[in-house]
Amino acid sequence: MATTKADGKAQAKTEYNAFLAVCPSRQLLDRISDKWVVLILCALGGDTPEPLGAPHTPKAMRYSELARLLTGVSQKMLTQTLRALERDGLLTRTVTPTVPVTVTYELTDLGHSLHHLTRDLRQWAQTHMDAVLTHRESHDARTS
Amino acid sequence: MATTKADGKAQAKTEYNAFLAVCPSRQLLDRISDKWVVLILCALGGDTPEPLGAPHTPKAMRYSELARLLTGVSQKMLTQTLRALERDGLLTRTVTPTVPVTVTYELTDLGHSLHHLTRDLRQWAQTHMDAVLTHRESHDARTS
DNA sequence: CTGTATCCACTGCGATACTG
DNA sequence: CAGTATCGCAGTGGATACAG
Repeated sequence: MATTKADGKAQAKTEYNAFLAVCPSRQLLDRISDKWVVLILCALGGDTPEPLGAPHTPKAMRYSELARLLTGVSQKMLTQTLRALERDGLLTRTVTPTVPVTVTYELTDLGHSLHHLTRDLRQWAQTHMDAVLTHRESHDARTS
Repeated sequence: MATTKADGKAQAKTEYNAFLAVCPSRQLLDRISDKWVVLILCALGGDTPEPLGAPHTPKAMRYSELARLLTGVSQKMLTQTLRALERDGLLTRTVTPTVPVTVTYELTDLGHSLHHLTRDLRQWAQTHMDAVLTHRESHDARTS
C-alpha cells in the first residue's frame, strides 16, 4: 500500500488509487464490509428484533451475551472482531474484576454514528429481500 | 450448511437462527458486506469523486470502465460480482452487438435504493477516518 | 467467564491462458 | 472488448485445547 520510491508501472497495482482506492475510506470500507462487524454494531446498538420475550434496547452487552446472540460466530471471530472495533474506537471494552471476571462492550459515539448506517443496511435487506429473491428465481429460470 | 437429518445438537451450527441469522436479511447482508459490491454500486451510482478531469455522474458504465475505475480488482472478481448483482436484480447487463461487442451495466431502481446506503457508508468512512486512525494509534501505543 | 493459542480444512481470489 | 476456465497459493475462519 505504501508508495514505494520506484513506482512506475507497479503503480497500478501497489497503489490502486483510482476511484476510492488509496483514499482512506477504502480501508474503513474493508472493515465495515464485514458480516460480524455489522451484526455486532446492530446488537450493541439495541436493534435486536427478537419478537420473543427479549429485553430489547440494550446498549452494553457482555461477551457471553454477544456470543449467544450472534449464534454461529466462533469465539475466535467474535474476539477478533471486537478487538478490531475497540482498536478503531468504535466500542469500549470494560473489565470488571468481579469473582468470575466480567467484560462488557459498549458503543462509543463514533460507533453509534456507524450503527445508524448498519441499521439502515439491515432494514434495507429485510425490506427488499422479497424483491431480490423473486428476481433471483426468474433469473435462474432464464438461465437454461 | 444444509440441514442434515440428525440435527440434534448440531442445530446450533446448521441453522444459527438467533438474532438476525436465519432471517433473510442475513443473506443479503452477506452480499452487501462485500468490498467490491460497495464500490461497484458507488461507481454505477455516479459517486466517482475524481477531482481531476473526470466526467462525473455517469450512470451506465462499460465493463472496461469499471475495471479501470476499480483498480486492483481482478476480472474474476469483477465479473463474479457483477453477475451476482445482476442475478439479484440490482443492476442490468446490456449487450450491444457492435463490431467489438459492447456491454454496459446500469443500476436498477432496487440498485439505486441500495446505492444510497453504500454512498453513506463511503461518506462515513471518509468523514471519520481521522478519528479512527487517531484512536488506533493511541491504542497501539497503549499496547506495550 | 473470558479469552488465547494451535492445528487444519476450505475456499476466496489472483495470475495466467484461452474463446467468441 | 468481454468474458470463461484452470491452477495454486494464502488467508479466513472453525474446532479444540488450554490459561488467567
